[in-house]
Amino acid sequence: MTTTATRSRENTRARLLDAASQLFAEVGLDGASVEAVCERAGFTRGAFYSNFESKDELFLMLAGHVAEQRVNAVRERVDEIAAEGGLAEDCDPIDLVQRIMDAGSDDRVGVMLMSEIRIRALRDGQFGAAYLAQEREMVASISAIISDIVAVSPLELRIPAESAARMLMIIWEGMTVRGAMAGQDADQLRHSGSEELGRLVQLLLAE
Amino acid sequence: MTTTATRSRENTRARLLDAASQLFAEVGLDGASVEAVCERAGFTRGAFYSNFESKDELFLMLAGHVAEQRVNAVRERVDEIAAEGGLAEDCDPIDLVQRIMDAGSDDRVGVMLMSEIRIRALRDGQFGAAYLAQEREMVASISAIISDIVAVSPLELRIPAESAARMLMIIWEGMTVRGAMAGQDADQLRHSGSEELGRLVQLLLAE
DNA sequence: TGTATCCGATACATATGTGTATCGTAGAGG
DNA sequence: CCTCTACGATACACATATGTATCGGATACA
Repeated sequence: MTTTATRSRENTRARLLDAASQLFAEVGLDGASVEAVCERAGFTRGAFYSNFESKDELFLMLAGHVAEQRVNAVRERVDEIAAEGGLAEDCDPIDLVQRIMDAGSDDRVGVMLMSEIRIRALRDGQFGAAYLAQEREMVASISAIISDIVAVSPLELRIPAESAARMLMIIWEGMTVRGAMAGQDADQLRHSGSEELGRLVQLLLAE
Repeated sequence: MTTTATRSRENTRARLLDAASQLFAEVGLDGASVEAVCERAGFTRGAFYSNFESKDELFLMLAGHVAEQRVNAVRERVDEIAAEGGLAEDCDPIDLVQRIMDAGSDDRVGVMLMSEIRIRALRDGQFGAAYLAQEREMVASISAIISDIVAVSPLELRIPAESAARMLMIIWEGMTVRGAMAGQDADQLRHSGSEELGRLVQLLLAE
């Protein structure tokens, strides 16, 4: 298998995965036929079955990629903030939290895709366990940076850091989902998510 | 149309709706065939199409019932608490909040059905608007009782009541969804939901 | 008891989706 | 320049779902 052939193959897979992520977000896993995925990617089903075993296999790969990407994005953002000395005593915790949550790149399609992934995690025990494991990693990262922030700050956490991280994540998720329902675009989603998030941060910290 | 005929017809509809709610929760709207719904209800598709126009129509009815029931349950619980004088100065706000949130009867199937309804609301603008409208009613009810509690209490709300109500609802939802993913039963769901909820209530109130 | 009516069962037509088997062709390698 | 391989297209077999049209029987009522 030559380099260009490989590259072409990888390109095909990437295009199929991308088309699938859009369609799964829009109409769900069941609602998106293999045919429709291929059509959007500019292929026929021959390409699909020569690259994936089934729609389920593709979905699992996609979910894995998305989860990995989200966890990494949060971790990177956390490291980035730590590196650039964002943890100064005078930093704005609300701003920091928003920057971290925003790492997930939650545009409209992203919110819908995550919702589809979550409902699948709800229906399939094994997949659900994997989802929760990934999420625990994310919570751990967020929790760690919260602890760091609080350590150098005159402020104090009023509940355990892990609990705070979970709350922030869930509130962010809930607000972006509702924003997407109301037809908001990416910027509006960020805004409505941030607003409630700011209030929560305010609650979490005590003098 | 005689009384018994009507009763029988209503019974059939109820059984179909009940079977549908289970199946929609377990495998989603798309994953549940009309045939499967009828089989679980003990009918054939003849009964279905003689009672409903299509699967979508049934789903809309079901979602309407569920939404109405939830809003009413919360309202009733709120009234009940108010009537039995639960709003004494020495009441435990954490306990009150838990009793209200618990009104939604969130067992495993209920959590999954609500998730299915939400994802549908996410994909269909009109349905989404209806969902958000119902939710606003619920938030208003919760918000009202929160205000009442705070009014007679020495404690004070640290953020607007409506915002607090929204947060409580979203955290409850997020925790029960994750509990259901982990395979928890109804009692465990209540427990894990309550735990984080208690912490949030604690945050919301200031001396 | 006869009859009309309504509801649920059955049968049918049609559509859509999946997966496999086969084919054609572009490009790598000798 | 020829051949061989691999990838994507095409064609086919099969399964499953929807919706409609028709049928049969139970029940209310005269």
